[in-house]
Amino acid sequence: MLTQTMIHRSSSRHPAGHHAHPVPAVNSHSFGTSIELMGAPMPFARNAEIYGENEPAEYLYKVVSGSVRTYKVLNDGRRQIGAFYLPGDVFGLEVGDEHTFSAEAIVNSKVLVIKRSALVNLAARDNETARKLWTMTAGELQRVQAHILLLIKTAQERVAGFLLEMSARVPMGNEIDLPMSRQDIADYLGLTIETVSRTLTQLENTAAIAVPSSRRIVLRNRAALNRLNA
Amino acid sequence: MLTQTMIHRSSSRHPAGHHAHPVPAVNSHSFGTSIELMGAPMPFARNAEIYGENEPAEYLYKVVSGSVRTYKVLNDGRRQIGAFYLPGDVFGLEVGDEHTFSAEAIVNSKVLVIKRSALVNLAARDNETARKLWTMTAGELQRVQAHILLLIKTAQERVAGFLLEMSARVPMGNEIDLPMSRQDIADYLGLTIETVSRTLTQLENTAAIAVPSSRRIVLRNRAALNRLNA
DNA sequence: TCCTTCGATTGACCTGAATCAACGGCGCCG
DNA sequence: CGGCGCCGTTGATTCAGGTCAATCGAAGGA
Repeated sequence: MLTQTMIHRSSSRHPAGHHAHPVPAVNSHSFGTSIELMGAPMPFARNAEIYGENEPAEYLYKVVSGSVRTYKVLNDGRRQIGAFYLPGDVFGLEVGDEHTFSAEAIVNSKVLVIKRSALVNLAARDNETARKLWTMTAGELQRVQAHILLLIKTAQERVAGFLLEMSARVPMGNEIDLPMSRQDIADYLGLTIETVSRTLTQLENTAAIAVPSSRRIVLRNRAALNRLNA
Repeated sequence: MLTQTMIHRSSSRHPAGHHAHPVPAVNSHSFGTSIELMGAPMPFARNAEIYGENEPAEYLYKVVSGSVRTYKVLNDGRRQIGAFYLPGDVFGLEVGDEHTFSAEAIVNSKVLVIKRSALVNLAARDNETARKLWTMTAGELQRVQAHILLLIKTAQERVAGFLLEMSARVPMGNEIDLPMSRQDIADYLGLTIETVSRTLTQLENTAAIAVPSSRRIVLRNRAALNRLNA
């Protein structure tokens, strides 16, 4: 059926080799306040794998700059993108001990790498941290539930919903600078690149958006987009 | 696009009026061991609403007998079922203070009603409980992620996946007794009743399943179904 | 500067699932 | 026992989005 991306594994695994203990032990009294202080920022090149599905979930991650996609590849090659993560977002947090998705940098990115065991141990003592972990997982849950609602809609509705979601996450008014390709968007929305492209031109023709360059999108008529967002 | 269920609100709200404090205070030293001991079992009639979207999430729930569906209705009437809950399953657990879905009994059911505040307070002291809450939310997350993977597939794959999922959750060998209607299945899978029905007869014709009566399904060839499950 | 490459767009056509519609089976109630 | 309503199935037709294919345009390399 859907072609979507048929294996596009140009990325080398572990380009920075962070599985060889990348976290240079932070001063331990920064614990308990903000988890951001617990990790080391680490660069990942465009399309570099950050972790793979089914690998042990030793670390969790926070985007400092750039952006990240998580995805699964079905055994016939179809790819489903689970989420996009933008600066400030945390990803890779698991309760079980394996990652359920793979993660790659979409563009050259800096990512904070945080040792999970440290956090989980801390949570056992500090219920502030415990609650934070729970809240983060619950936040993920809500995003995935919203994603499901997108996937039952028409192409127009999905694309409109996607644009509104992205715009809400980047507090830059009506202008969105998309880090991801059409293929990424298609695999996120369960559509093909062609349909995404066509839908964008449709929206452009109805003056709902403008597309000055392929990665830059201007929301001209939010009301119209919201109407589509049902 | 999809018709799906266009508002079918035959259920009366709060048939048992449990919002008027249904939990008859359990002996407090049962806390800390199993949360099951914290609530009162309460009957809900077929199609009765257990809670509504956006209502305050005062309680969480555990199915004792029967089964439950959670769902959202889009403003054009399309319904998306988020999950089915069978005996033993916990539902309605929120971190925020409102329910994000509505919940109804699919058939006459008994449901344990547990006060959320009690549990959350307990979690603040007992990190065993805290971890349990986190784990339950993470379990939900995994189920929803699996649900997403279903929604990007073909009709055959969705139905096969659904049958395998149900069969895994009811440890009754190859025979499944579905509590829900074709409409429920359709709204869960993002298909129409007609397509669900047709797909089932297709699977029957290829000897993958048997359908002795409309709510009872026998898995004749799991290998074939798994192949479809991609 | 030209050539190559890769992502994006556009067009023509096809197909899987939705839509519209009729009918069948079964349980419930009078 | 008969009629009615609900649920499910089946058939005919339509259409949104997928597939296949050609072209375009911007970015990098020689």
